[in-house]
Amino acid sequence: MTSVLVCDDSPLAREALRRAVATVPGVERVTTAANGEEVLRRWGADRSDLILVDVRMPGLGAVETVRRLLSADSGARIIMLTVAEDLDGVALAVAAGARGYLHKDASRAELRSTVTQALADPTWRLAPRRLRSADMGAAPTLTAREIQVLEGMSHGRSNAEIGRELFLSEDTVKTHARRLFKKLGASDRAHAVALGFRWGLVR
Amino acid sequence: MTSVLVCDDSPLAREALRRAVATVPGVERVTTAANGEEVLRRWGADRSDLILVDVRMPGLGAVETVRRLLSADSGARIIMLTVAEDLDGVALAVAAGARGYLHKDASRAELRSTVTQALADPTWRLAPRRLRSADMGAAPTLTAREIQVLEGMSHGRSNAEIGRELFLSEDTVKTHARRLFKKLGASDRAHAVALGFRWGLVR
DNA sequence: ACGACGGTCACCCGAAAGAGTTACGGGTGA
DNA sequence: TCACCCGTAACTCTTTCGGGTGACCGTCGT
Repeated sequence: MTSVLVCDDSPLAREALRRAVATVPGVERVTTAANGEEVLRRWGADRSDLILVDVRMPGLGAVETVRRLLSADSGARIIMLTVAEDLDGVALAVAAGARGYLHKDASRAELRSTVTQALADPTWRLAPRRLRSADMGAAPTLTAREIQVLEGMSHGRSNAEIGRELFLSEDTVKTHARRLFKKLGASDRAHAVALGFRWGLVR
Repeated sequence: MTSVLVCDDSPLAREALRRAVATVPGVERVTTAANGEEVLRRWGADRSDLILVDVRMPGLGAVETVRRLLSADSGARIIMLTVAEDLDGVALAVAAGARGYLHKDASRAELRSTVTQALADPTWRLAPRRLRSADMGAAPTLTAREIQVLEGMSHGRSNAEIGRELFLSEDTVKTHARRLFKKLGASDRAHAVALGFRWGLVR
C-alpha cells in the first residue's frame, strides 16, 4: 500500500498535484493537506511513504514543518515543492532534512519520475550540497501563534489589527510579540521581521 | 458612484475578487469580465474608477489590454493581479501603464487597503518610478540614503541610532523613512523591512 | 503531582514612531 | 528657466510600541 501526502496552501495547485501524483505507477493513495499543521496531523494518523511540501506556506512554515516531521520520524521522506527561484527556502528545507525539491512548473513526466525514484529507493537524495546547515541548529523555534503575529507584522499590520485578524485582544498580541522578540533577539518589530526573513520563518 | 471592474479568466478567482472588492468602503459597484475583450467592451460602455486585471489571460493578453485601455483613456487606473512570481509579466504591464499590482494570495486586508488607496488618490502608483522595459525587476527605486536607513531599521536600530550612525539628525532620518515608506507602499518600518527583503533591496 | 510552557488577558508607563507641515540649497532634466 | 527630486532639518501632535508585571487556565512531560 503505497501512499503519498501532498501539502500546498493553494487549492488549485493541491488538486493538480494530487491528480499528477495519482498517475504514478504504484501509488495507491494520495492525501492532501493545506498547511503544515494539517500535514503533522495527517502524518500522526497515517504515515505516508512520501511527503511533498510546498516551500511557501502560511502559518507553520515549510522549514518548521520539515523539522517537526523529522523529529516525529527521522525516516520521513520529504520533497519540497517550489514555484520560482526561492532557492534559499529550498536550501533551508533541504538542510533541515528534506530529500530534494521539485519545481512546480516541472513537467508532469519530471514530477512522476522523481516521485517514482523517491518511492523506489528509500535512501534517495538529491545531490547533497553544501548548505548553511550549521546555522540551522541555532534557529529559534517560534510557536504557530508567534509566527502568525510575525507574519502580521511583516504585512504592516498594527498589533490591534493583528488582534482583530486572529480574534485576539491587542494585549495578547503584545504578549506574543514580546515573546518572539525575546526568542529572536530582536529589539523591535522591524528587526524581528528582518530576522524572520533571514531565518526563513517568513517570506 | 464608485465602481470597480475586475477581470480574471478563472470564475472562482473572479467571484472571490468581486466579493473582496465589494467590501471596500466607498465601492458601490463591482463588475466583472472574463477576458481582455470583455474588459474593453465594458470600459467602452461604462468607465469604472479602477480596473483590476489578471496578468495571465487567454486571448488578448494583459499587456495588450492595458495598452488598449490607456489608448482609449489615458487616465484609466489599472492594477495588475498576479499569482506567483511572474514578475516579468507584471513589469511589462506596469511599463505599459498599470498603476501597480497585487498578489492574488495577498490578504483580503492588503487587497482592500490597496484598492482604497488607489481609489482615494487618482495619481496613486505603487512605486513612482521611471520604468523602462528593461527594468524588469520592477523594484521601487530607493536612494542610497533611503536604503541606508532601511538597512538600519532591519538591524533593529531606532531612528536616533541610525542618525548617529550616519551623522544625521533624528528628524532627517524620519524624513528619509517617510519617503521610503511612500515609495514602497509600506505602512510602517516592519512592513518596509519586509518589502525590502521581498524586493531584494536588503538582505 | 509538580513544574514548565503556551495561550489568553489586563494594567501602567515612558519612549518611540509616524503623519503633517514647512523650509532651503543643490542637482538635473524638460 | 522652471519644475522636480534629493538631502538636510525642525516643529507639533497623536498613535503605537515595548517593557514590566501579574494572573488564570490548559497541556505535556517527568
